[in-house]
Amino acid sequence: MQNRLTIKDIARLSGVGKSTVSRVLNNEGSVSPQTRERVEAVIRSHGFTPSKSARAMRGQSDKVVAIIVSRLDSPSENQALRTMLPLLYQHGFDPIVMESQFETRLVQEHLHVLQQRNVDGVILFGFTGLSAAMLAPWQEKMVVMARDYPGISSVCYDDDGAVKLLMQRLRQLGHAHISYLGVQETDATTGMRRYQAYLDTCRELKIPPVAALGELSYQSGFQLAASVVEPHTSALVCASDTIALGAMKYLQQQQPLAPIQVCAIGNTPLLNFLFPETFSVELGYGAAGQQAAQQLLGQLSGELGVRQIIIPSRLA
Amino acid sequence: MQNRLTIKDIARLSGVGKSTVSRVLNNEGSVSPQTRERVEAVIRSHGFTPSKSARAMRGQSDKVVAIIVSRLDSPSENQALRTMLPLLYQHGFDPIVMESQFETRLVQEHLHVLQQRNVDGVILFGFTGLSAAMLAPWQEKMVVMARDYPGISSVCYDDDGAVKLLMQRLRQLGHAHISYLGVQETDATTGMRRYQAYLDTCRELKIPPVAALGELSYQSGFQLAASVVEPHTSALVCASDTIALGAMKYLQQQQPLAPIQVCAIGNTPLLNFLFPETFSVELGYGAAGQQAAQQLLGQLSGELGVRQIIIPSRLA
DNA sequence: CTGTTAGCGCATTCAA
DNA sequence: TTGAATGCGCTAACAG
Repeated sequence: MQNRLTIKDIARLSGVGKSTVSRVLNNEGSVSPQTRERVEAVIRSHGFTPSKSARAMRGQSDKVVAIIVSRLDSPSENQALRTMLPLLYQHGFDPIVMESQFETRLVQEHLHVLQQRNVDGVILFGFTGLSAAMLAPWQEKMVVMARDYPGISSVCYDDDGAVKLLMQRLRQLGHAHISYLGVQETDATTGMRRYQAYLDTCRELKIPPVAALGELSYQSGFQLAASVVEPHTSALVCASDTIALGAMKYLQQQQPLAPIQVCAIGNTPLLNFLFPETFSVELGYGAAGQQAAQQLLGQLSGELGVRQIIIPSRLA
Repeated sequence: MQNRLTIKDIARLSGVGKSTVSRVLNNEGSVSPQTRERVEAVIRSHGFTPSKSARAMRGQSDKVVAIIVSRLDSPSENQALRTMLPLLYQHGFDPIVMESQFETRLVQEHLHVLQQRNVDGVILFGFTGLSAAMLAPWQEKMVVMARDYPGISSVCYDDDGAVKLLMQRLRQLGHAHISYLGVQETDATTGMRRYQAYLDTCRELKIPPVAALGELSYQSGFQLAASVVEPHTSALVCASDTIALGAMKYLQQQQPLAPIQVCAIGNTPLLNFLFPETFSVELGYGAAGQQAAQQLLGQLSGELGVRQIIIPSRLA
């Protein structure tokens, strides 16, 4: 901490020049095996690590990436985040986490600060309302999750596929009247896309659509459940497990119990625990986090180009 | 990003020397009001921000603090984390988040890396099994959450108070047979302390103790509930809301429904939503996060000494 | 293959 | 109150 060694010390201790030490540190080719070995020994024995800030200053890069989540306590973003962190560390980047709280203004503020800070890259968890314009300056140094913008890399979930997976499974189980509990179309993915996928699949499978759109909360699921349960409704697709939780509460307190098969997108273990008779599809948050981190790392090292990635959904 | 201005540029642009700009940046006294004003104007108009890494290198401090949570998806730690982050940013520190996954080995590895990295401070979410020895080197630069160690600052929850609050409330409501569903005593706080507080309060209130200890999961709550519900049991205290969720599931599926008042420590909104008839005490995660961040900042700036802080519990 | 030299952007002497 | 000079730890360009 206080008496940290520098490459100068290592150089002296191993009887070589500073630059040779630097070369060893950066795995550059032009060092004879013997000297390399000798220097590495000294480095190891003293537990030397080069000063990050000095390297950063020299290299025009702070080796810092920011991750802007909407809310830290969102289980999905949380899970994606957990997989990114280790990957970023492994590559020598310090990941710093910020919250946008679904507010465009906060994203803007954060991006502004980050630009000043000269961070190398940003992983942004997108939400409805972000404008392409404010992201444009980041082009090659940004990966957006759950939304796509022209010219910027993204990692998206397969909302359509998820809904279809659920519907097909229900169909297999013999259900012919499948209702839908979703989110308002002002939300582009969880709202619009999933709803559209529901409508499309209904058409395909010749199922009369019965749906209600509200918010992404148990309360909303609870309140709207009544409006989509019709006499012959036998199954219910929920846009999220949160909504499903609310719907289940409603169904459970109905007397007599309506024998309705509920399923949802998302994989909160809790839903499965409280109501084992439900099932769900997993959007692949972990995989998404990994993809996002790898994509950003690739772009920052100049190996990868801008790309739109879609994570396949699968039955949990 | 690429053509970043430096204090040199600002100096030239405002017709002063580099060191004057530096003084203005650091709010040092010896600068005439006029020059200060002039320099500040230039800085603002160009949106200049000093390079963090250069400052870090010069100042022997990277301005980085690490936060080692056990699991990012723990709602309690999550909430504490959310309040710390902004505070740390405000003071110019980059917070980097790591997970220990309740593994001593991982904590050790992280601390090792962090020491090499020369981070300024660490906030560590403690758990049973950490040895005082491995934390000792950090002394003044660490704050531990939920556990205390001699010579190291800590922010702890009031486990005793929480249990007492619940028991007293139950007593007020007229309950005389109050059971307890907890966690094994191998866990020092959630396990042992809360259980002890239960026993102590039972003695105080002349209540015959009936308890079972398991794990911190809904499954455990569900399985153990049966063993603490006796014929005249009228209330149940749960060591966590997770356990309570499991217990409620058990109680709910009992026929006839046992009219048992359940309460818990923790404030998952979900418990309250699904089972409004329960109540709980809030350990103050947000407040804890704030205290921890402030304490660490204080210590790092040399203003505060090592201190043990306890966050008061309160009925939610 | 290796050592020497020259900065990166800033804070901190030391003179003026 | 100010500016010029020095060096933090490192990498890159240049010599040898």
